[in-house]
Amino acid sequence: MTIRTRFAPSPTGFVHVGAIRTALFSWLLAKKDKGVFILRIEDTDKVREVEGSIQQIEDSLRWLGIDWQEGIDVGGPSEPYLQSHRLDIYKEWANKLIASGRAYADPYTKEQLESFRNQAKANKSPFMYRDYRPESPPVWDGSQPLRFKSDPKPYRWTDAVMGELSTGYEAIDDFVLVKSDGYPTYNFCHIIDDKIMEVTHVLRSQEFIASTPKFLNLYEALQIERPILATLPYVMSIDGQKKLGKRDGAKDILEYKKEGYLPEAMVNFLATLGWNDGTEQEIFSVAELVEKFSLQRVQKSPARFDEKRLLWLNGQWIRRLSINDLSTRANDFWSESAKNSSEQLRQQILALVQDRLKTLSDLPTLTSYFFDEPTPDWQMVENDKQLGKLQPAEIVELLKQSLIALSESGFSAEDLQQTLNSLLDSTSQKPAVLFSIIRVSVSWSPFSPALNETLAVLGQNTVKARLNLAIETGSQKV
RNA sequence: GGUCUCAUCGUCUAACGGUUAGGACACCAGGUUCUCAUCCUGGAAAUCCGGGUUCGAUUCCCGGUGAGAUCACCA
Repeated sequence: MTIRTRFAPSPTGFVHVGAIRTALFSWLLAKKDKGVFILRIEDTDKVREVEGSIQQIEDSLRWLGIDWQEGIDVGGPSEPYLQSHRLDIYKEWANKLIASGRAYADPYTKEQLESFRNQAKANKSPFMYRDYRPESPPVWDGSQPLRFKSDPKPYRWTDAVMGELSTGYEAIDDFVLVKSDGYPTYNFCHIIDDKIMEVTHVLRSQEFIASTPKFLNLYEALQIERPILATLPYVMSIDGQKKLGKRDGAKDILEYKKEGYLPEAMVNFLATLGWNDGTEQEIFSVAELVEKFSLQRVQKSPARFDEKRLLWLNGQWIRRLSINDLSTRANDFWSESAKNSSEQLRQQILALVQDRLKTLSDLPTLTSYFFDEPTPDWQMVENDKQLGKLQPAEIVELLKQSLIALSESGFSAEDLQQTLNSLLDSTSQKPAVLFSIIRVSVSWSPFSPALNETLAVLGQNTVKARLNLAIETGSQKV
């Protein structure tokens, strides 16, 4: 039997990076086995539902290349994949539990429940609903919550990641199966759906360990064989010691797309957050991950979301792109004037700045002077360690000589390097001085790619015009 | 408070019970005709504490400590 996994988010807002990692691991596990990855939407909490979430979930997964073979949108043998459309199924299973005496209507009001809780609190003992289990509950008419009649006992089970886990009977209580609004709870319906959808491996984050005994108890009552359980360690917040959650800085995964991160980098990063293949390899393609992933090598301890590492990986992946590919991906990030320029020019520039990009959104600031005329700022010259020592007159003289030499240059990158080298000879200047002054004069930017290549892409006319402007404004300083 | 989980450089991590405890990010220094970046070289940096078991413990066991999670008509 092949592996079948699922990602089952609730549509309560954007998908954050921690949740996506769970999806990614589930997907990798299924892909490795040429199995099936299911996307199911758990929309049983109508109060918290946020409109547009489902679209956002799909967009997030698609951006990373995580595809689903069954689920919303694509359908499949266990349709529908939206839990709110499966209420009849849950009701059927609920009735089975009632018939077998394992579920009963909760007769208490919320106020009564609250007072039970306070009582327990006053006694400094944990609140257990089962301590207040009604002796002769009313017939369930759907208006009361339906509760599970639990059979508390200690459990010991094997988790594919954490190994042997155990809990005492305190972990099991009479939890709600169906809410008074008619919707089932997660605790109940995920078990039914996983069974019907023949899910073989359930991967979820560590916070579910505490409720696993409840599930085990329910599996028994329903006579459902449980799938393999795998608990993933938390993704911790960037700065703190908390599990990463929306409240403390977990970002929408699509935020990273907007910020110019590559999906390859994000997948690489998330996959190696709590997993490694045991070698010293750091960069993994999706294909390699699919091939190498295994639950046995998933870490038990939580991992912090280190954005610096993500940034480094992004740079690594940007450098691995062909210029054509990079160009396609960069489309949304160019400045307006860059967008109006030719594709050819943009590609030439990309070739120069590829090594300098950490994210695609660095593009506009890194390349502005190629597309827009920069404003001379002599403060830059004065603040420069080398140039600051020179008199304005000397600088203007150097610029004039440079203008003459460059006017006669062939303007290929190679020609320009020769021109610049002979200019070093004729002016008896160090590169630190001569190259700096030319670079600043044509870019008015704190940094740029290699001078000869920058000049070549700018073109002879632009270079001459900018040098002239620099000479003009520089002369006023003399 | 009850229950549960985890513990190697600042961070992510590697190490059949035998290693000078390895790699990567970040940081620092040097190199690559100017800057920024890439790339290369080098540097500093860790086994939470205490007991066992063992010839030998980062590794196995126990106890602390620390951190985190969970105790909903949320998922």
